[in-house]
Amino acid sequence: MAQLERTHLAIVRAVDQHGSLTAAAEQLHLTQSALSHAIRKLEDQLGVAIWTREGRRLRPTQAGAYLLAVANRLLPQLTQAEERLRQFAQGERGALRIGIECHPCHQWLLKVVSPYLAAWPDVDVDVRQEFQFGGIGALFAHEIDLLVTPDPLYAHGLRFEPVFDYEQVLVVGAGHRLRGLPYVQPEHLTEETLITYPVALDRLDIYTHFLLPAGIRPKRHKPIETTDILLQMVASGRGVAALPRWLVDEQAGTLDLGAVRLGAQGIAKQIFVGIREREADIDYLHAFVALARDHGGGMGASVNG
Amino acid sequence: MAQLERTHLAIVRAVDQHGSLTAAAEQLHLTQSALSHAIRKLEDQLGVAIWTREGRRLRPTQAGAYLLAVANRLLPQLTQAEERLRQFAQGERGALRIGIECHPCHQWLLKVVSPYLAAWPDVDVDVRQEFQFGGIGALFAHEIDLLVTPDPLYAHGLRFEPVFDYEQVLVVGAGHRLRGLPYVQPEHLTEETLITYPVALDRLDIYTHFLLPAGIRPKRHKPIETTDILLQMVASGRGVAALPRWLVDEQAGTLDLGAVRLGAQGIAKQIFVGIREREADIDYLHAFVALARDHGGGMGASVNG
DNA sequence: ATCTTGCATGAATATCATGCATGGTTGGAT
DNA sequence: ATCCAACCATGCATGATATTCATGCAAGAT
Repeated sequence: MAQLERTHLAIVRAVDQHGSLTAAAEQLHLTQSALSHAIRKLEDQLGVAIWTREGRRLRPTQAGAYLLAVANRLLPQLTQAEERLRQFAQGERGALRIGIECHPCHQWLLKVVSPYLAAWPDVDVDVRQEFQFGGIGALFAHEIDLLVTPDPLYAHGLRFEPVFDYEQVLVVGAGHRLRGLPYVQPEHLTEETLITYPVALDRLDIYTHFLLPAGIRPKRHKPIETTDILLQMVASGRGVAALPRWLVDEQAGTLDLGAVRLGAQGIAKQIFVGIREREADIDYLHAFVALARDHGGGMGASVNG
Repeated sequence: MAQLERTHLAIVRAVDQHGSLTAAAEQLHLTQSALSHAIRKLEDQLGVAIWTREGRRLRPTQAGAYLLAVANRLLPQLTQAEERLRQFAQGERGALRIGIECHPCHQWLLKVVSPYLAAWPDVDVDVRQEFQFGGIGALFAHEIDLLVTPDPLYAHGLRFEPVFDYEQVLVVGAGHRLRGLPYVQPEHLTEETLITYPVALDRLDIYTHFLLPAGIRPKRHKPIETTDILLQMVASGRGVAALPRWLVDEQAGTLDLGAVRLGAQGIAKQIFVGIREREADIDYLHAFVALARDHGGGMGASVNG
């Protein structure tokens, strides 16, 4: 039962580099005798000579030359593997699979990921949106490592943290009749076309928190996939939409849009990031949460502020 | 001082394959405890968890998944390396670098190499013809492993063996005036065109053993590279040449050639193969010499026979 | 010749991996 | 609910084995 061990590869390479067992031994912090014994044993087990002893010189046999080639090929891979593992250890390296469950989350995420990528170049960031058993399920099933969601669920083993407060407002175009009002009532929308992302109604805050409680429906409801187009349509007066206020503010220079509070109290929203509790102290995960919190603080707007 | 050893790779892979430490231990002919200790130590040294212990299940961490990938990549290479080394050991595998120093050697070699390749598929055969310090030097310098030569040199550490006897004869074309003579004298060639390989005169037997001792030179001397063309020219009466008799015999069906003995005694030649003495019992080398000997015996022609 | 350098080897030793015994936890079966 | 079986972790003992030490031998170098 021959076993080609890492030591053997190291010895062969060191001897090749330094020309002698003695010199090689020094590099490996061993004695010449140790190397001699080690190779001797390997030779016995494999039944093949690694070197021919010519006087006091070691000449590699064909087998030895082959073994050297193997060593030069494999040893770097082993050391690199160790290096990477150590990076995993310190949380310098890893794969951060982020799951998002809402469209505003996506918009916000874009702003956070960019500085994160710069700060953690060895972390592979991956963003996913579709989950068979929902975001929480994906977190439990290790499909993702971090969940961005407006609906935290304080389950055992998970840890959620709010990272971003914002107000969901009604967005209207230039010269819209509702623009400039202190706030709108549900009734104001009975004659409007409401543009939303194409998701179930119960996942749209304007329905769950505003329209449905009042038993009101807009005149028309139009789903649009992308935020850009959605904003364009609102700006051109084709309809109104419910979006985070900061998203509207960002477009101030580009599009002529107005933001109107939804109801007297407004709709206050929070985005949370959730992670598995046991992974809370992984550096690159922790760093993301911290970065997210900082970023959120700067943009967040209190409804009552 | 972390050391990623072969065992660790084996353990990680076995656990992945069998799902549990216990099952993996069985495959590796070790106890569950041994694996647990081994991985534990690696984890401590690297500072990274390979698996997370969830209940009685081991779930690979990202580091563990990476390590598994490394194991799946490297372990086969290690076992294959062992396999190859064992082949070297039994002499099943190797590189046989053959050196040749003479044109007849080359012709003869072609006949031997072909069956050899079939018998030793794992041996790389390489034929070389140019040597800075001559064939013997190349053998000493390990440039080649086997030398085919008509001029053996019984130096210390080398072993030569005759493998092929032949007679060097004068080859003449159809209807040539010398054809049918029992033998030719040097004087017969004073009016002939002598065709030879393009090498120094002192490496041509017809000069060293026949013409020069008699102080005779042919009318013309024409060098030709390849045996095929050379024979064509002789057959068409453009000149005469000195070649092994068996080479002429081989062409009997194709070309109309005649062979005439050079001098009353003829020129007897021998081809030898030489190897380094210490490598005499390497299977694939030994086999070549044996095969060469058998092949030579069948074709050899005694000058006096 | 003599000295130096380098490898091999046998015996002594130190190290380290392995096994044993055991306890804790979990998930499933009764 | 309870028990059982499966599985992993761990402290300790021990045996295997890698390493060293001391030495001899051979071959270049001076």
